[in-house]
Amino acid sequence: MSPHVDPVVARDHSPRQEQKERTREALVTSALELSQKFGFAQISLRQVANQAGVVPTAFYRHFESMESLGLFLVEQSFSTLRAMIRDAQRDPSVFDNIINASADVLVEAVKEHKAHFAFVSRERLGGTPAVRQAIDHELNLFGSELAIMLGRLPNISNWTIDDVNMVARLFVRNMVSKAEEVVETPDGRTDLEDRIKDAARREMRLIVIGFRDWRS
Amino acid sequence: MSPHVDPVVARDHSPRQEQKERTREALVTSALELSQKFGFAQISLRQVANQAGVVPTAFYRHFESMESLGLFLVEQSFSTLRAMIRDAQRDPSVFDNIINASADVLVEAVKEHKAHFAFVSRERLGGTPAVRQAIDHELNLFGSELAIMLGRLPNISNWTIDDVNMVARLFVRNMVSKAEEVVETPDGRTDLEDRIKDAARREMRLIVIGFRDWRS
DNA sequence: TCTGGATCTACACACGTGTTCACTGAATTC
DNA sequence: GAATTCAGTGAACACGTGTGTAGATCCAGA
Repeated sequence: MSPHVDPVVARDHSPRQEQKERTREALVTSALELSQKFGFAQISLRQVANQAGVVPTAFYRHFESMESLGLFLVEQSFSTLRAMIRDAQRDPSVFDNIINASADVLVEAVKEHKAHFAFVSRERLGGTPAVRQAIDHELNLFGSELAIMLGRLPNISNWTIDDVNMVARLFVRNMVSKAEEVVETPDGRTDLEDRIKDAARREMRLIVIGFRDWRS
Repeated sequence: MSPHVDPVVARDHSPRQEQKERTREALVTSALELSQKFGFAQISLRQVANQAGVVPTAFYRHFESMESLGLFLVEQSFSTLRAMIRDAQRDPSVFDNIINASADVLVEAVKEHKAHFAFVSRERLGGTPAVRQAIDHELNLFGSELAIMLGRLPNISNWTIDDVNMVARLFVRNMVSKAEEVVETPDGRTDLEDRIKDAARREMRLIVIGFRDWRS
């Protein structure tokens, strides 16, 4: 049963693969850092390679082009977001007070993966067409997942699908907007972060309260 | 009283000034068109000059650099927005139903100045630092003006300043978001525009209704 | 009608870019 | 231990870039 195992997968702890993985990560990290300063669309393959301590041509051993690096960054960014929502679904306290919890979760997640969120919020509209489209796709996916999650809540389980979807979209937009704000706050200003959390909570309450009234 | 008049201002209909103004406008238009395709931060001085039918070095007769062109575009974009809000304030029907009116006004304004709004929404986060800062400043200004306008409405004249400012900020963010959506809809799809208008109205009602409940 | 100054042109330079190619040397396989 | 694989190297290329300088063209005011 062993000779048919893919060697790349089977031996991904060999020194060779480890080294490769390390420089690949260096490229990704460098790209994120440079993106934060100048925006991904303005940085060059050579800049990324230099910052990663590698010659430009070595870049091609890991990514076909800058565009494919950009798409990888999109995927990586949203995979952390998906993990976040998956964890939140497991936590029973989230169901008790989804608004307070999601504000906390969001702000903490953004702080922890600041570079990724900065990348997404910046390239969502400012990036190259391929990257923008990828982000748009992921955001729609996230909205759908959120809608399913919301639909399971007892107090809105009798809403129409359209209503749930609209609330989900409003929440996603709110989260995008708040994530942008958190990204732009300097590190260590927990006071500002708390204020953003408060605003997020109030606005989400606004949305659900308004919706309740709207439907009546 | 005549010899001391600034000749540039006094003779701005001379053939010389007319020609200059024409090529300047060509540069601005070209920059907007190219921005819409690739984003302002990715386009070059030479591309703009070529599209305007002018040699690259002639660019410097009109703008010091691409950055100053960018700042000019920001200013120009927001001047149309300011004109919009000024007109709206004069119209008495706006006070009767500010929500319906502002949704219409916004969508129409975006449609009419699509290139400018596309520029702003794209460069707000994706652009160079100088351009981003300029846009941020203008948006804050717009929020303040809107807060003043809202504060004059009879039914919220007894709100606290903080509350009015928060609603104004929510409205601005909503408008930015809706403007982004309108910019991304293809021309002629009035059905989609109407849907955006509806969503904008509903969300603004959401905000004010939620706020009323929130304060009680 | 002439002259000064402006708008614009033509050419040139140094530089950073993406991508190619043959290569090296260490890890991996046989 | 020999052969092979392959991440990373370094030189080279064609190209687009911002900007400097010198000169052409043409309108303005005397």
